[in-house]
Amino acid sequence: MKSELLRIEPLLNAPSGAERLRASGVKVTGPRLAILGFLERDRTHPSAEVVFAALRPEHPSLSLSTVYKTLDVFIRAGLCRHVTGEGVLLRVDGTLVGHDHAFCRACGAIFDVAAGAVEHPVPPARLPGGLTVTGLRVEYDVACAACAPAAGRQGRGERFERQGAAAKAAS
Amino acid sequence: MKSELLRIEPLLNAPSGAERLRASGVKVTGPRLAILGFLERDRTHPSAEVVFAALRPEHPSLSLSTVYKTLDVFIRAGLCRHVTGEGVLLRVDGTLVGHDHAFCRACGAIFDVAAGAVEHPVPPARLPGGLTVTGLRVEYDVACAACAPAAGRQGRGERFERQGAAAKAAS
DNA sequence: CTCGGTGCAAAGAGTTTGCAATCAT
DNA sequence: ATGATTGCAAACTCTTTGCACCGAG
Repeated sequence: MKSELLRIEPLLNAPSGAERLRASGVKVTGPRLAILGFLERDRTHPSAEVVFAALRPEHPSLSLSTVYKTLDVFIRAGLCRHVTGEGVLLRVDGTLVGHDHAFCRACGAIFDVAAGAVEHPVPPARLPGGLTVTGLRVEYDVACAACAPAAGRQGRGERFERQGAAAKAAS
Repeated sequence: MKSELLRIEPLLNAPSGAERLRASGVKVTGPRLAILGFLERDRTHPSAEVVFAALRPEHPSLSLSTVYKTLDVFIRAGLCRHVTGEGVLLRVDGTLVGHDHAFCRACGAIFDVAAGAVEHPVPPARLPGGLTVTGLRVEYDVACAACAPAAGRQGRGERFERQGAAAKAAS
């Protein structure tokens, strides 16, 4: 049995990365521990590229394709969630507790919004057209602190900016 | 003045494509009329590629890059809206009246949901973190009629499928 | 020992851009 | 006439895939 292993778990109030992986039926490896650890720290809904860049210094052998593959594994295993950002197909959310997302229209950043900010409507179980409802999401369009000043002269019809706009924040 | 032009407008209860374009301050051209017309007919939130493929037979000279550029112009002009789909960055919604969207997790299809299906919460004007709220969206995760049967044995952790899954519906 | 995971390189899809010819106003 | 728009081709970015090697269980 695994009693020896199990005995040490109660010592930690939060499960270790390895434990979380095992509990999700995912094989424990170096890259996976590194990526999971990063997702536990990073609350900015990073893209695969961002995860890769952040981990590269500590894990020089890590490859971008491993990041993609691993994030896919994590999403399937329920260890993180897929969030579609602006200009990028794969962004992940390491926070599994209920919360909403706010999207800055100008720079594409994604922010967490505490679940209690507004009361979620209760969706009907089915919608017209044969749709079975499995979830309901509330999303906010926002101007973030960095973009709000510049967004003053925005006309109608917001545009979806890609990397370029995000770079603006960095400059 | 444009009085001659204006005089014919009351004859049509719905504005023509050319009128809509002019009213939005957009120059009237063949490709633009074709694309706008298609968006008025198509309620499936097509991608640029889909618009292009649909219009190609009637407009052999149309190019995909013109579709991209034109959709961008339309979005900026407020003639249609940008909806982020699965596996595709640019999908547009030609329906401007208020409605919500339902996303089929399995095949990536996007459906319109009448605005009255649930009551929208009223968002606060600002959210913690210096976010100025400009809008609130309600989105549904659903299993569509075609995917619901197959989705029965879905475990936890939904995966984001790309083109492949959509092809399944066609087969 | 065995199977799954990793890393590399190359392919693929979707989107954007530069430029010359064309068209709307 | 003038500036915007189009279409083509090439460039780019993000993402996926094939395959040989390596490592966890």
